[in-house]
This record gives sequence, C-alpha cells and structure tokens, in this order.
Amino acid sequence: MNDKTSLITLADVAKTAGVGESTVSRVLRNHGSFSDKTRTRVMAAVEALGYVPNRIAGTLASTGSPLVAIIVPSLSNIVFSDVLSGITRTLEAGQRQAVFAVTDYDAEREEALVAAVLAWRPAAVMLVGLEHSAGTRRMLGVAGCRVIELLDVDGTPMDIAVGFSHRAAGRATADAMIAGGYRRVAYVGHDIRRDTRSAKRFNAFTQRLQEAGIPLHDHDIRPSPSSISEGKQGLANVLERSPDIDAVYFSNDDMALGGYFHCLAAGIAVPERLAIIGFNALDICRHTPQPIASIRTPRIEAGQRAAELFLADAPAQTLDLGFSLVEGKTIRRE
Amino acid sequence: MNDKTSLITLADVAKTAGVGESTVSRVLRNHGSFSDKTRTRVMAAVEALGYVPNRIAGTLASTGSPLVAIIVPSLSNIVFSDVLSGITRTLEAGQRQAVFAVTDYDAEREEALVAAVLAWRPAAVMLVGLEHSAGTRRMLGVAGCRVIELLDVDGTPMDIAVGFSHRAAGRATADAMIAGGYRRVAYVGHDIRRDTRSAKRFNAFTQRLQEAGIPLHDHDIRPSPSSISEGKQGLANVLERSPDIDAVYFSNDDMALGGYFHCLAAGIAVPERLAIIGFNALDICRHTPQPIASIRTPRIEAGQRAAELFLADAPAQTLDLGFSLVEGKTIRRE
DNA sequence: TTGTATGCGTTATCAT
DNA sequence: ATGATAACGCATACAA
Repeated sequence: MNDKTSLITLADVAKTAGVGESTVSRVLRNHGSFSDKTRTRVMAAVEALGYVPNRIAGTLASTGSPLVAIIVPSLSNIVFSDVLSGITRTLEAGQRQAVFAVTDYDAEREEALVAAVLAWRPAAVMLVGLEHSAGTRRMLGVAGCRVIELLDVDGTPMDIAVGFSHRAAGRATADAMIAGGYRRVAYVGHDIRRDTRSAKRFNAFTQRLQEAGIPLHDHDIRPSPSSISEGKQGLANVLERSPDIDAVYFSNDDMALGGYFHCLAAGIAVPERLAIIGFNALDICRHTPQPIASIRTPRIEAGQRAAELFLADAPAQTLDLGFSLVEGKTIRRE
Repeated sequence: MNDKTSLITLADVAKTAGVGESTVSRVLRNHGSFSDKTRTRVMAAVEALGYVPNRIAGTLASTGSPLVAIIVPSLSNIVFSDVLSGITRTLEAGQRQAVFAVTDYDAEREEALVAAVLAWRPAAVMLVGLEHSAGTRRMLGVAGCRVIELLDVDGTPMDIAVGFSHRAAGRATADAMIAGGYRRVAYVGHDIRRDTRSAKRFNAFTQRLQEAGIPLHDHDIRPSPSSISEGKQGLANVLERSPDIDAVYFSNDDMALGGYFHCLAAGIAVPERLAIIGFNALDICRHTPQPIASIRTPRIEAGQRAAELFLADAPAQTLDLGFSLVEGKTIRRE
C-alpha cells in the first residue's frame, strides 16, 4: 500500500526516458543545461509514471533546507493564527515548507519542540517572543539556522526579531487614559507569568500612570489564559472591590470583550460610567455596538515581513513594525 | 555558519563513544539490544557533542515516515485553528511532525499544495471537507499514504473521514425554527461556492423548511468569506427587502454575530421581533448579552480523533461525531 | 549537452 | 551484544 508511488524514483524516470539520472534531475529543477529534446522526453516520462520527486532525499543530498519551523504558543488566540497566516502565505511563494508545533505557553514544552524541529534541519525556526529558556537559546545558537522571534521587540533577539514594542503599547494606553482624564484606573488581565508580553504591557502601563500621579487603583489578574469569560469575571471582581473605578485596561481584546459584555448586561454606561480599552484591535471589537478602544497590532504583517527577511537572507536585525491606537467609542478623548 | 551542528553526525558520536554506528543508532532509538555499559557511554558522547539526530536522513533510511501533512482552507476562521489544535496536540504524543499549508479556499491551490506535501512522503495527509479536485483525488489515491478528510461526513471519503453532517445540521436548524413557530424565515450566508459545507447546510435547511410548508422567505448570500461585517450587511439587506421576516439563519457564528450586533445597534428586539441562529457555537456567542442560538460542532475533538485513528492505523471508515443544538436566548423555544 | 560516480546521515541486514 | 556494510533517493562535482 505504501509503495505505489514510493517505487517510482528518479532512476525509473531516467530509464523510461532513456537518459541519465542527473539529466532528469537537471530538467526537473531547471538547473544546468540540457536540450529541448531531452527535456520533453523527460517530462513525458515524468507524466507517464506520475513521478513525484522525493524531497526528503533531495534535501539530504543538497546543502540547504527548504524547511521552516514555526512554533507558536497557542492557536485559540487569533493573534497567532494571524502571524501563521502571514508566514505561510509568504513562504509558499518561496517554495518553502512549514513544519509546525504548539507550545501551549509552556517554556519546557517549547524547549522540547525546538529540539524536535531542529532534528529536521530547518533553514529557519520562527518562534514567538524574546523570552526563552536557556536550553532553547543554546540549541538555537548552535543550530546554524536562522532564528526569527516574532511579535516582540523589547529585548535582545538571538538573530532577527519582527514585531512591536509591548512596553510602548502599555505606555500609549496609559497616555490615552491620562488624556481622557481618567483618575481611578483598574487593570484586568490574564495569566501574566506565561504570557510575558502582556506582563510587559502591564508594567509599562502602571509605571506610566504612576509617573502621571495616578497610581493604579485596582487590578485583577486571572490565573488562566485570556478569554471572554475571564474578562467578564475579572471586571466583576474589580467592580465589587472598587465600585468607583472609571476606566479599565484589559490585557487584550478577548478580555475586553468580556468586560464590555458585562457592562452591556449589567447596564453600566460605557464610557460615561466606565471606560474600556483592550489590545490587538480584533475585527470583532470593531463591530460591537460601540467599537472598543484598542491598540492595533500588525500581526499578519509581522508574519509576512519575517518570512520575507528570511527569504531574502537578511542580516540579523530588529524590525519594529509599530502599532496604532484605535479610539473606538469606549473611552472619551478629551 | 550552517555547519556547527550539521557536522556532528552519528559517526562522530560512535567515534567518541568508541562503538560502532549501528550501536549508537540502536541506543538512541532504544531498539535492538545493547549493554547498559555501552548505553551510558553512548549517551555521554551524545551529551558531550550536543548531537541531534538528523531526521531527514533517518526518514530516508527507514521505511515509515513520521510526517503528517495538514492542509486547511484558512486560518482566519477559528474553526480551522481548532481542528489544527486537536491534531497537533495528539500528534505530538505520537512523535509525529506536522507539515502545514493553507489553501485560502482555493481548489486549485489545494491541488498544488497536496502535490507539494506529497513530495515529503508523509504518512498521512489531512484535509478539510470531502470535495476535492480530480487531480487531488488522483494524487492522493496513488500516494500510498493515509488520507483523512475532516469536518464533513456527507459524502464518500477517500479513506478516513472524521466530522459531522452538515446536512443534518441544516435540517436541525430548520426544525428549531419550525418548532419555534417562525413562518417568515430568511438566510444570510457567505461565499457558498468555495465553502461547500455551508452550501450543504443551506440546502438541507431550505429543503426542510419547504417540507414543512414554509418556503424560505428571503436570503442574502455574500460573495465573500464569512465575517462579522458581512453578516451585518447581509441582515441589513434582507431587512430592507423583507422587513417582515421573523427569523434568520446565518451561515455561521461570525455572520450571526454581525447580525446580532446590527440588531443591538438598530434597536431590533431579539428574539421577539427577530430570531437569530448561527452555526459552530463559538465561545464568544456564549457570552454576548444574549447567548446566540447555534449548533455546537466538535472541532477540536475532530482533530484529536482523526490523529488518533491515524496513530492507531485504523481501517478506512467514516466517523460521525455529531453536533448539538445550543438554544441560547436569540430564538424562542415554544 | 550528457552520463558516471560519490556522498548526504541514517536505518537495517547481516555476520560475528 | 556489537560492528561492517548495503541501501534510501537524490544532488553534484567531474568526465566525457
């Protein structure tokens, strides 16, 4: 069952075409020189036999690798599907093949997965964030392949980093709140230990508020991954403890959506009674009855640019794509 | 730069351990027999050299392949991220490596991608749906690998199919509307030509209504992929043409969300004035002010079960995982 | 322009 | 229990 195609090799094609193996190889990769006559003959044989080149053998024999490893923390967050989209779309044009794995936000798992994909001798491995275990860094350091870290530029990349600054995003969010005249600001977040980027936003946010003389009034950090229900619950908790808050920063738009829905259900006027701002500018938040204020992040673009830099064999660098504040209707401007 | 690790091979390990290459291979794969003494010696050498086995070479030399190809239509729809999650999670335990590609709902592209992944001689290729081009079917037929078609069981699978019946889902939705006493029912859908599964739901839905003496009152089929804004627009269009409709079936929850938000914004009472039902039971629709009626589909489970069947080398079969109606608060029960 | 021969880093088959 | 050695299917000098 496993041999119908497996049995057809370059040698078979060469034989039925009446040429040498290397000639077939040249024709197929359009590399080197050969006559038009042999070319058509070879193609005819390929067609007749239904030959499909074995890239495993081809990769072993040649120097470079067409494989690109992609390791993401999760897929339930659309953010990572977006970068994945951007990467694969661009990679396809370069005839590269993506090998893929998910860490579930687990650093140990990430290390194991990096080891696993490295066994395939990829030309590059792309992963999310700049924080990785010592083992991961060591393996990647000696692997001799490109290393591309995505969605964060706050730190020192191993090779190439493509993304934006979460610290700057946190500050920008704080600035928006300060500009809006909010004084009793709370934060509702998720799982800060595993998602180091949300932690960076949170820290920069509170620090900026502090500098403006507005210490964070309250916060609720859920010990779970971000979700709508956790956002809902987090806001409910905060409101119970601190009914007088006038604005909330959510760790991302999933959380913010939960908070917004809570307000809708509880009849809390937004933004008059309570302002809401999230992070990522998800599509859905642009279509809620009131568009939710957020920070628009270039996710697909980050994937594309990363893949492009790799394909172009660009030098080590940090590429900051920036972000932009999306005002929405859940925060007053002033 | 590309040689630091590449230069360390099985032979190097064998040399520094003072044993033969095959012995190292046996120890590493824990296969065959060897003494404890040599075992520790080999592992020490592996550790010292930082040796990482080359799976490309290993795969070429051995009979089976640890590669599993996964081809999905899109990543912007969370549905496919979910199956992908289910698959990779299960595959990881089986030491398999996923290679990955996205078709963008394009049959031609799918065919090209199938050809591309087949060149890696995967042990299985997983793709979405039962409708594929003749070329795709032919290639897969002679590839000698397992073929697993996901998220649909309405048709004849090439090998294994894991999913649920979209026709049955369409009928169940119609039944819910009939039971609710709705008489002027409309449909708002997306891109029916590319998404054949939504077409199956739509057809079964209208047919069931017809059988109950309730011909579809109106419909609006957007020529684009599903999205919140298209759902919004579609409902607006229908309402303008047919202000007297009392219920709408949306092709999926993204579309339904758009419709629901339109109602919220326009002050249309749901479900008193207009009932809404979607498809997929996305998390977010469970947390809107009124949970949106929908059909819960086993997406992650489909991925898991598919991977499990593959790992267990199960015989060709169709596995119908079923679905369930989620009532929500956007449709009256009667 | 074309064919031959060698090697890529393993696994697997044999002996021993 | 262990070690040579022949595949695996292709790319790539090198020769012709």
